[in-house]
Amino acid sequence: MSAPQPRVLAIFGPTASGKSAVAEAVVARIPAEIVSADAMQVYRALPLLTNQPSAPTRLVAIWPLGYEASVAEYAALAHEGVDDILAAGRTPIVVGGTGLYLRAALADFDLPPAPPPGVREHYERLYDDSGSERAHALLAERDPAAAAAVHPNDRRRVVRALELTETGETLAPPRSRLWTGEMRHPTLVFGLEVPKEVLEARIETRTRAMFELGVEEEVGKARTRPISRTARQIIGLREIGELPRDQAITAIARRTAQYAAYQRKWMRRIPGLVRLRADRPPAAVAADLVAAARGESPRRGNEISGRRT
RNA sequence: GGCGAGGUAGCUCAGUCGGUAGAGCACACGGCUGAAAACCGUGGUGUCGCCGGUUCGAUUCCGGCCCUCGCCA
Repeated sequence: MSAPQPRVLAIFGPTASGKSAVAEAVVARIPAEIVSADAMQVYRALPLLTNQPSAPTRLVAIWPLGYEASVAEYAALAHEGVDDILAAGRTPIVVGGTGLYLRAALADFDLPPAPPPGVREHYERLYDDSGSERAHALLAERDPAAAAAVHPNDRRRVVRALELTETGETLAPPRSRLWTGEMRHPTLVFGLEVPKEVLEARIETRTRAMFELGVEEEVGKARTRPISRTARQIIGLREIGELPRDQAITAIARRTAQYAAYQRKWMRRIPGLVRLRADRPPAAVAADLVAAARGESPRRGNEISGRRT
């Protein structure tokens, strides 16, 4: 009994787990192309801070810092990229640390539309002026299902749900696709696992290396131009701009480690994830990955576990 | 050595007019449908510096000691 041969491969894992290196090692073994699933590597001008890969990768550095990013826009580009690679007879490898972007690249979400101009601002004002409880009560009146799914304190989602009621959409569709295994193509998702202590040591090292390579200059230049609300979230932008060097390093390493913990949470939720131990050379991880993709069982040991999509 | 301030959660600190304590950050767990490196929810942190005294009861009051910081020698 053989599982269907996956047409698309995906690699997920926390920051510094070696996703890019493994992906590159896979490309060296099979005809493949890499597509990034990273909400911050989409920006130009900060290759060091966002740790952009050196190997050719789609959807990296595609937008200026002033551009406001969105999952839906990214998803359309990712789908196009994946289909393109498939059409050329190669294997798309979707690699990234942004869980939502990875899912968006692999599945069809049918995300509800952006709000008409001014509508979001209207409801943000309403939320701030009349208070979270009143805003939530209004939502409960217009869209009980959405209200049940959103906490009153979650300003962003209460506002989003309210603006969707304007056009008859809802934030709480009948069935969630976010956590299901439904993919656009037969896909195998790998999760790179590195022991927490090892990962944190790597993050610390990487952060220091970033400074030695000149992130401060990079950030200094970037901060003279407009930066969108979404780009502003990049870890390190504020820290480097506002703190003395040693404090910035500590703060960035801590925030990055927190982000890594958040990514682990995502990893637990991805259906059908195949776990690969990644505290070993990328080439070795890539070898196991390719073998698993071909449906071969790994040579003894439990480098690989999990089930297939 | 003298004077002053202070030692309470992993960190920074609040507090208890005497009834064994609490915020923020950190941490853990959960959620998430056009901001996701974002956003929201839940949770425990503990010889209250040490030894003794007063008291039914001391982290709180008293005495001694230890340690830290500042000023003066």
